[in-house]
Amino acid sequence: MVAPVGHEEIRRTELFSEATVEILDEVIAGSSMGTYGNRQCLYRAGQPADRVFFVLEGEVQIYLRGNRKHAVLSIVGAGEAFALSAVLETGRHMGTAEAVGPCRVLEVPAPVITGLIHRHPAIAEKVIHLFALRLQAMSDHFERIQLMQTTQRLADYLLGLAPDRPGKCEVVLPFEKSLIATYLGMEPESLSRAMKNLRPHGLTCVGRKVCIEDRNALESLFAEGRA
Amino acid sequence: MVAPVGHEEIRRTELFSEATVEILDEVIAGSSMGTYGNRQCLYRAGQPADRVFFVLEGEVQIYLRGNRKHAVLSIVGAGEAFALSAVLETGRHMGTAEAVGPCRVLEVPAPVITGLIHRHPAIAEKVIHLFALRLQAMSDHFERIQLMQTTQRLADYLLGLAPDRPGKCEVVLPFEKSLIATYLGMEPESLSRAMKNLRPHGLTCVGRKVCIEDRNALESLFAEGRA
DNA sequence: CGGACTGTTGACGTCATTCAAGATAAGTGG
DNA sequence: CCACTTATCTTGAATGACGTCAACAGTCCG
Repeated sequence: MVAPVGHEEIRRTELFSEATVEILDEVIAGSSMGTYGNRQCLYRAGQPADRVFFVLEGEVQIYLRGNRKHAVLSIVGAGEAFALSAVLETGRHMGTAEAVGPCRVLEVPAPVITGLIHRHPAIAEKVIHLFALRLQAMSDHFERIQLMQTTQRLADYLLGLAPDRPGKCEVVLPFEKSLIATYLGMEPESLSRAMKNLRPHGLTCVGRKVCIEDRNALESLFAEGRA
Repeated sequence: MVAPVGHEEIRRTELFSEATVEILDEVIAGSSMGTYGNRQCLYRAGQPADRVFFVLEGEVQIYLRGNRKHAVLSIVGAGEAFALSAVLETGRHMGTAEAVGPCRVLEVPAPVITGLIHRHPAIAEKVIHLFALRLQAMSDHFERIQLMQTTQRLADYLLGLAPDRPGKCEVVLPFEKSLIATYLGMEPESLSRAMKNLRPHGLTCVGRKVCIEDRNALESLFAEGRA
């Protein structure tokens, strides 16, 4: 059960970034490490949620399965936690977690986490903070998917990746396009077409490199206009 | 600033259901009451979020505005809180809150809430619990809207309203249909048609009364089938 | 050089929105 | 209480956006 992780590595997670040495020791003593390969499943919807995960390296996607589609709730990167709400609430996973490329995660059993929250107010406050952030993020995600159409969704996503200064800039897509497409609630084909629609607005895309000629040109799509 | 509310009334909210008398007094002393009429706006997206709301009577819808549509994030009923994540996180509302019919709400200023969370671990844990619930709810809502098509969405929603035993039952829609439609991410026209599509599956609707002949008949729509 | 994978493009179908009109219900004033 | 007005809901037909299917072009690796 002892995880071969150092204090510094756990400190790199949001939740434990300011934890005391005692807390870190407690986490390390009670947890285990997991390594997963690309497309490997960490858990499936409906299974009992008996531990919380912290991504140390790589990325994990959380998605819901429908009849034949699936909806990506979030793509979790290094430092972030997941499955926390399921552990604290229902005890059952509502989504499925799948590795996006090889990854390393810290797995903290439910009793350890609930103990920490209960005994350390600082941790409890961190959890609150973290949940508040996730609620905001879900809300944003929801807005994008329900209120925008495909081209606009992509533009919004790309603008989120790009630095906030005006003028030309280059962005590297963090995942393969088909994952981005699903994350944005569309088919890969639609992403492709959306990319094409943005070309007249000063966007070029070669492989995973995307070049934005001018932020404002893209942002102008949102004012009242159509793509 | 003193709210004309009794202890018992505040105890009816999720967050303060088990609060000590001291906490209740602190809340009452620091808060104010708000009464709003139908369609009245409590706050708009982008405004500073300087207080948390607790619905005592009536309902409030939280929605996001898009170019010309709007997406309902949730409909908050008596006992529930809203704007909490915005207060704790960004300090700005990301959604708009609008009364659905006349309602009474308790308005607790940000410093009061943050103070309570900071000084009372029991409150902090309640907040965590509440956020975990909301995350689950958002996830469900998301699933419905992204993964189901209109007829199925309505069926799912109605099944959620109906009691869990098999056989015939009658349900009264909690809101007007056009609000339910928006909540389910569709136009009122689509809701109407979806209702029609469910008729062959043993569903009748007169005004706001809905009669489900057999739960199983509706649930069978989800297995692999089509409406 | 082949084979598998990822991304692109076109033609077509489906589902939901949109627009317009009508029907039912609810609220208002005489 | 009834005529009248105003919401709310339903229905139909047309448009449009996205998904689906199928074929093809790059790209990555052995």
